[in-house]
Amino acid sequence: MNADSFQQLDKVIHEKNRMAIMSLLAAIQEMSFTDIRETLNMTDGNLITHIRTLQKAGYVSVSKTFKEKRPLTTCRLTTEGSSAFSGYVDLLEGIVKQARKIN
Amino acid sequence: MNADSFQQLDKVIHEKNRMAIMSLLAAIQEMSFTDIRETLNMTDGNLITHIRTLQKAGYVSVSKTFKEKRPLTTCRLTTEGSSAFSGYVDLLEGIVKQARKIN
DNA sequence: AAATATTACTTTGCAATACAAAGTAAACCC
DNA sequence: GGGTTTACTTTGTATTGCAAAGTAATATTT
Repeated sequence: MNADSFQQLDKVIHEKNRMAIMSLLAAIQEMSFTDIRETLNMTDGNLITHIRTLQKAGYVSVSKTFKEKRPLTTCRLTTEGSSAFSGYVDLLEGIVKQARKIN
Repeated sequence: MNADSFQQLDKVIHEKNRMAIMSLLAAIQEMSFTDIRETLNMTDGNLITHIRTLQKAGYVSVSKTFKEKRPLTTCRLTTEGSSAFSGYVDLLEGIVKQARKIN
């Protein structure tokens, strides 16, 4: 077992809600603030803080526009976010495989 | 993508250090406090708090004995901890597979 | 044998974070 | 034009991850 692979897990991605956000955005390119909130059943305040964390890490870009005269905040993965996520998933896969070897 | 599977991830296990501890104990039945500390390069204070969290959750049992006149704290997974861990790994596997489907 | 160091933890204090409740601002409805 | 809804943002708080300092027993050095 490689103990170091756990420490290598990206702290920004390794949080349930942010993992979910990253997975969503990896799957569908871009998504609005409200759609993410509905899809993941998150509160507004919680979501915005996670989005900002991902933004600060450079993993998600946020654009603010208007749709039918209402504000529309759209999120998408950056190139960096995309590769960080796939690196994270690689590590997870290794951890799962390791765990499967046992019993 | 199933958004709910992220929320289902066991909060107690879903922390890097505790994931590592659980993986270790799943692999080798039992391990001493100091061996876990060395293997995972953790500080004493950090390790004890994580062990206690796992203990409170009922996932790890701790026994205190003496070896060569020195205290020896030994940790092992409980049955509950073992099944919680495998449930957690199942979820992770699903998440990884999902992420792999994309690109 | 007194002083110092080491081992094996435990306790304490702090900084960071997750979260929801309350707040804001614009648009829509009656 | 007062109240409601939508789409966020700000603020307050409780929790948690972490290391530094503390404790207590044994071992070593002088």
